[in-house]
Amino acid sequence: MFGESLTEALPMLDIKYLRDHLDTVRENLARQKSTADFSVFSTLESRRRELLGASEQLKAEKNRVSALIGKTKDKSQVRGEIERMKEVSNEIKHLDDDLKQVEDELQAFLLNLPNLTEESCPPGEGEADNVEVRRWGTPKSFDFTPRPHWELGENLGILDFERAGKLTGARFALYRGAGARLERALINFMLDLHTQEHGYTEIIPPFLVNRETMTGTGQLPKFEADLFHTDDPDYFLIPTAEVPLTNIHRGEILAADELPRYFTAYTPCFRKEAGSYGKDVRGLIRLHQFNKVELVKYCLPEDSGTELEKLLANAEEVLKRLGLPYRVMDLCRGDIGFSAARTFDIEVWLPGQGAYREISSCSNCRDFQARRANIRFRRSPQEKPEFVHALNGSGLAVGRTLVAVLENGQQADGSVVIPEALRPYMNGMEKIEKQ
RNA sequence: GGAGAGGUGGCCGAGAGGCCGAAGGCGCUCGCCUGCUAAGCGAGUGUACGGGUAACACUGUACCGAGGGUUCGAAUCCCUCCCUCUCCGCCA
Repeated sequence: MFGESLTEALPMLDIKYLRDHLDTVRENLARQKSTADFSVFSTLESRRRELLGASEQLKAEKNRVSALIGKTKDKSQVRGEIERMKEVSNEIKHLDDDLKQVEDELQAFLLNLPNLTEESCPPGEGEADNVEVRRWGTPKSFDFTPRPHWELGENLGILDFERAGKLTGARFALYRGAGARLERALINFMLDLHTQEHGYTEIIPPFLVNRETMTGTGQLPKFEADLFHTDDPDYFLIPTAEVPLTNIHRGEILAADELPRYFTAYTPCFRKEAGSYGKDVRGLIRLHQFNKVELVKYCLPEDSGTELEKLLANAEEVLKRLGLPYRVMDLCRGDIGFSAARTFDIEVWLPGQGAYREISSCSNCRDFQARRANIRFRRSPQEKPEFVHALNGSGLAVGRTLVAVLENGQQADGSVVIPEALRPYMNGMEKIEKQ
């Protein structure tokens, strides 16, 4: 229905902007981990313009002469023109073939460039350079050694990694009884909060999406290896609900009064976690399939900064209500993801690990995804369309929240006290005990 | 999965090789008119990329589901794919 082909998709960075501000872009990207070679870009771009100009000139000629031929009743008078146009058509074909090749290369280059990061981002190369902006809550002190959630969960009979491994393989989990109920309670609690108090519209999107959708948010073409894929048809399992939610209005032009739009969705998420061998091999922290409640916004360009703060606050509210201590990290340039211009992570306190661990990532992608997915708006009916700004954040990763509930609520006897906010969703249950 | 019918502008809907970026209607925008948020009248009304301008004007190219082909010339003909609808089968 909105069937734009992949090659027509707009580049992630404005090609004109790139042409005119090559040094700014190069400098910005150099501060991240990008190794893009901009000399190819300049070569390809000037070649493209050359070919395009030549082709369009010939097409103008062809259109003009063909119209003339059409008006001439006696075709014998235009024999020569017809013959000449055969050659012109041929030339056009060759030019267009070359042009197509150049454009494909240019497109591939552009689609593999990450977003520019905001000037206000902390400098740095990786996780160690992220800046803590605030803490909430005080980690509880235990008069016993707090256990990791996998121990608690297995002892309580609510988590079963062994059998999940039998059913599928490593990095899958099976929840049982109160464990399954707790996961479901968390999902409902989060969705109710965001829809009833934070103004989000709940969505249940497809969990399988096509290539265009994956390209729109930036997973493709660069990160195909991280995605689960189906061969027939050519679909991908979503690694986050951000993908379908942000693509909802792909190829559309919205009215300004439709903005901002807030979407939330619970979905399972599927990730190959390639290259993470040996990391977080136990428990629920890093799985091939996990549950997440996602928050996505479209807004006016001038509002995306404050919208990010609000979105972050919406995610933090979940932890506040559950009484789980956390801190907020301002990600440095080198640690920010491919599509984001600015990112704040929320890290929850996990007593079993004695560390803060990521439970949410909230990003402002500005017009990067809107450009790739061609999502625009019009300020008024007579004005030109502009790209929206798109934001996303976890609100929250459900499995990791369950980990935090277990580890923070654990008692000396191995039972777990359920946070009060969750009890209405647990049929009043106050404590999980061995089943 | 089998059989058939279709996909045209924001929407409805004509067009069946050249005069078609595309009739007509609806909607929308601007103006007029009418002493009551109705009706009427007139004009305008897609997107992208390029040239041009102080800015308009103007102008070139492309786009009638997508991709390829035939032709001097394709919304119109041919091929492939996608999607929608109807009937049958199957199923939650």
